[in-house]
Amino acid sequence: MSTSTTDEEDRIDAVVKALNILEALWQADGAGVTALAERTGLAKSTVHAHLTTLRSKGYVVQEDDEYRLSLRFLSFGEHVKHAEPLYAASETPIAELSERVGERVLCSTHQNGLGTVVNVSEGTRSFTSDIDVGTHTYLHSSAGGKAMLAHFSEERIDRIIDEWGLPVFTEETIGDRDALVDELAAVREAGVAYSRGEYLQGISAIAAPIRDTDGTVYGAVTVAGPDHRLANEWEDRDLCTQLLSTANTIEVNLLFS
Amino acid sequence: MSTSTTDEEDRIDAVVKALNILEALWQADGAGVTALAERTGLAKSTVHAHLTTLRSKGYVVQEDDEYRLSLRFLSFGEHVKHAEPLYAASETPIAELSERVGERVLCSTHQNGLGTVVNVSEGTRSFTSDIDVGTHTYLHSSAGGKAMLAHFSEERIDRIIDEWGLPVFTEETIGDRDALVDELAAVREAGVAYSRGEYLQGISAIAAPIRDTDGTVYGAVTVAGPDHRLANEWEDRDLCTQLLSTANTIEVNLLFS
DNA sequence: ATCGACGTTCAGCAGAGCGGAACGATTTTA
DNA sequence: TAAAATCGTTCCGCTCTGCTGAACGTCGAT
Repeated sequence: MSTSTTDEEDRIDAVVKALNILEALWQADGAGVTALAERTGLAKSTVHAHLTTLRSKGYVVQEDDEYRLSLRFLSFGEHVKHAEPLYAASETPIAELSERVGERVLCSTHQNGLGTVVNVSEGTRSFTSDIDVGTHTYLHSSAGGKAMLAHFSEERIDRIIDEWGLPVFTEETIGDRDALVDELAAVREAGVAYSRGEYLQGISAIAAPIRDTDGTVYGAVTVAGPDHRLANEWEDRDLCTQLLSTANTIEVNLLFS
Repeated sequence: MSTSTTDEEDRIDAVVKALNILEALWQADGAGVTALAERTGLAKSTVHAHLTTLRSKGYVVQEDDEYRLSLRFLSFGEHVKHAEPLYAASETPIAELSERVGERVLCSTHQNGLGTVVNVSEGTRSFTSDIDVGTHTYLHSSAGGKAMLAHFSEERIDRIIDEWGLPVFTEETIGDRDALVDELAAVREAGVAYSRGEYLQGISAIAAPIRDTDGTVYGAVTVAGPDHRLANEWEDRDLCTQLLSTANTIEVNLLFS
């Protein structure tokens, strides 16, 4: 996932630099001053000053000759997770769905034109993947993202495309604006969105939007699994029905929170 | 929990200010510019500039006339959680223990002289509390913290007391250095640490340290519950045995990770 | 219609943050 | 064993950036 917006409205340089260092530290899973300086394009002394600051505030720890993100981020992470209504509302429903269909079920939402996975329930047949709670995704290249996008206004979709573009990940990824608009119309028609390897080769998914009565889009539920299993099953009306039922349950849960 | 160290080695002002704003935003669970300016003691325009920066980098979102932490922190949170070996190593053992004893079981570790809850497993009789994954705790005022402290060197204990002090939360909290040293000797003797309402009134806990063969302290397992249940049970050798067995299982798991 | 509270914008000055070079300490190569 | 490379850290001066206080525009409440 891209680590910085294309927006040049960044105002405070020092803060942007500190955040870039944190992001680099996150991607590298711990690193030394020199490595971070290369990765961020800053002078070693600058990186050092930032790391000292971050360490004294407890956001970074220094051990085994490298700096790492500290457990303080755990507080923030848990905080935003529980502050997100979808988290509690989806917990039980997606657990039931994943048990029933045996595949991995995800619940995601959107923020700043990107998707974020809020909750995951593993199925008995779950595959390994790097998609987990907290993972950011582009909205155009995943089933859940398309399920959400389909119910946005056209201007909003344009703004998102302007900001994030339509990066292509596999041969199946929709990289063209007009093709995407057509696809979204089909999604609205069908009520669910499909992805056959549009983000990860060999992985298919079906997703349903989670919406309010007034049309506000809160998120999406996604069932994901290997092509060969899901591609056969999604002809199956039953999977769609269960998926929509789960989405509806979450919608109802959201009303009482 | 205190939001800033007593250490005055902070180097980059702008970053410190940005972090203070994030912390204020976290504590307030979303707030406006004016409220944040009051809380942090900065000028409104300064807060605004920082929020603009943080928003453009995607760390903060603006909705319903207030700013909130964004879901980006979810990535960081999950990252540090999975990077912490204790998380995976404790998952199964504490689930089994909480099922057996019916109380809440926590696994915590230490960083910068503070404790952090890494994993929690609810028991059937779990009480509600504000202690959750990611919660920071002082080491002197909790069972888990004392279990860890007891196996630190005396100089290290002194350094921690110097940095964080011995704040008193209830009538039972140990606020005196010498009393703490005596207590820690008793903990070493017993192999487990007790807390009877030393942090939260009415809540007792028993904890065992998680250590390496060379004595390195990785963390602690804690069983927590209401006074009236645990106070009776901890005479019971059986609870201690199960606790120590769980701690040992985690220690073994750590060796194979 | 008036007032108050809020988020936002503006401009100028003080001082803070940045980079380049140098320093010790440690490890790797010859 | 000595030399050379690499790393983290420190220092210093210059430029430019971040900070503040005041002013502006907008919304809601009175």
